[in-house]
Amino acid sequence: MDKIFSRALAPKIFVNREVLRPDYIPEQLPHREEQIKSLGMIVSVALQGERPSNLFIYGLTGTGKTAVVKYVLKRLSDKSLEFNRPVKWFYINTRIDNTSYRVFTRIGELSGLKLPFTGLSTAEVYKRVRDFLDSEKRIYIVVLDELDFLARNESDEVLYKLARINEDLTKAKVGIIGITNNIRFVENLDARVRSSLGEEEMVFPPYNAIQLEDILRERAKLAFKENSVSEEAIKICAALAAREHGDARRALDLLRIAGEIAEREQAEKVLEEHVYKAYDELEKERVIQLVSTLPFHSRIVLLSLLKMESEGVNVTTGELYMVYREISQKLGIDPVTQRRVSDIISELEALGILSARVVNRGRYGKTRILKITVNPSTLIEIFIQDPLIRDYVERELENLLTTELQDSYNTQTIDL
DNA sequence: CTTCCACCGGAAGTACCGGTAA
DNA sequence: TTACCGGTACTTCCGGTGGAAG
Repeated sequence: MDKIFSRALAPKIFVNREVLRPDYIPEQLPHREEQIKSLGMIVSVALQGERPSNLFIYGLTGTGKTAVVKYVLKRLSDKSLEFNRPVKWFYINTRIDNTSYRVFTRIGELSGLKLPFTGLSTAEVYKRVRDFLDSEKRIYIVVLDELDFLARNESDEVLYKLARINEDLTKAKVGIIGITNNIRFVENLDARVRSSLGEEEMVFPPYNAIQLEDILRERAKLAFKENSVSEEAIKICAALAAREHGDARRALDLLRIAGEIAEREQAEKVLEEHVYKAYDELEKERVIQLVSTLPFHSRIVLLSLLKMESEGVNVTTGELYMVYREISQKLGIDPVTQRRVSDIISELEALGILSARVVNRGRYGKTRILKITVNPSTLIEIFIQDPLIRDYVERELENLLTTELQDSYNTQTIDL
């Protein structure tokens, strides 16, 4: 124990792992200069006592939307204090505060208003918050992050009320910034809301591998001891994350986990191998998450494919369906139709669990050739947990339960 | 050039479930 | 408490298709 604890007290690699966490806002945001500038221009009018234009921000996960907004608004409010032109901003994540009631209570809470957490109607909460905000001449900026997590009618209600709140205010003014991952989100928004909130728009493009490298290097300086991350490790983190739509959050996760693995192994340095291990770990988590929420028949389809692959053949839809029926019968379940299985295959493909390549074999028809693209041993682990499937797996797939497959599926090295 | 395989994938409809408004 | 709504999982029916074989 003593050894373990003293090791924890004297970490060999990390200085501060917090800077690799997704909610950390760094002092530098590489490759977002442009967005910072235009957001800065939009909100700067607040310093003159004007309401900034309402704004919608789009961009995939890990493109720095939240970071840029927090970064700019933090500096704005600092500046406003300096010049005694009070600007206050509220950050609200609608994944957590996912009803209009909670959004308004949160605004109240953040502005220092005491509210009973229950017993009031939404309208009453709105009224109290509004009056409280209006008690002073001030500019407020409300940031609503992950808007797509609000239910459709909820988002209409919140945004509509917020958009019109200025009509009821005499002293204060409120500007709104809405952030969403989903470009289509705005399409199915109430038309009135859309027009009043979409005064300005910004799009955050994904990062490419080189930009990700810069971001990682910047953070690695703060997170790790000097010279304890190899250049290759960073490059691979960036390349792996760039491969999936340039998600900086993912790149940072990879680097953090790789660091933790390196630390656990008591290595001197974070190396390529640690990144690959981290990748496998994250990938495994993802697969478990995905497969465990899959509908029952989808799992059986996957199980069928697994069985066939273990027998080593090119699997087509038709053959898969045969095996699927066979397994269903053994398990005593009603099979679904081939049409449905065809859709299930497409769904699994979209989730990245398998690949389906359409081939034309002329006289012998047109079909899809199926391949599992995740580690089969992870799948088996999951299937073993399922009481209905478990027996079957133990009986029919015992050859897969051995370790022979385990290592043959490691991440293929990527070409830098 | 035609045929024809083994599917693909669109359209429309049913059954069921969980959540919400009345 | 109940009627209603929207989403998901699934059917049934069927027209469409690229290219090897004839």
